[in-house]
Amino acid sequence: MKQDNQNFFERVYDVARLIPYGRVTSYGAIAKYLGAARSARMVGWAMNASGLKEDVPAHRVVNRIGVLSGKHHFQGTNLMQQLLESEGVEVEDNQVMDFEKVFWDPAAELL
DNA sequence: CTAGTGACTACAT
DNA sequence: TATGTAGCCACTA
Repeated sequence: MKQDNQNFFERVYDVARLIPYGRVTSYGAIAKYLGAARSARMVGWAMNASGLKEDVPAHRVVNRIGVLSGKHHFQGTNLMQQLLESEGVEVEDNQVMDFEKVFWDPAAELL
């Protein structure tokens, strides 16, 4: 079915919306939860498209080491960091502090 | 159809 | 430990 792609994107958005307040997750974690652990790039691609969605907190999605790799894709220069700090997530030098503590794994928390 | 790129990750050197 | 290369899938030229 050609609409599978749409489904994949929708699933990514759904998981992103499920990220609790003050928590962050990684592209790979979402990809793994979706059954496409080796398609973390697709999650990033979906996030790029998520800019069209208001309900998708893409700022809560970072790479596996907690670096705001996608901060450049947000408006302004520190919007992503500002949003995270606004939720109580400490960010320094484009990197999430205490990443292990704020990390939220859908494959582990939701399962 | 081939080649290049990208909000990633894992393995290899 | 740090740097480089490969795999991954979708999109664009």
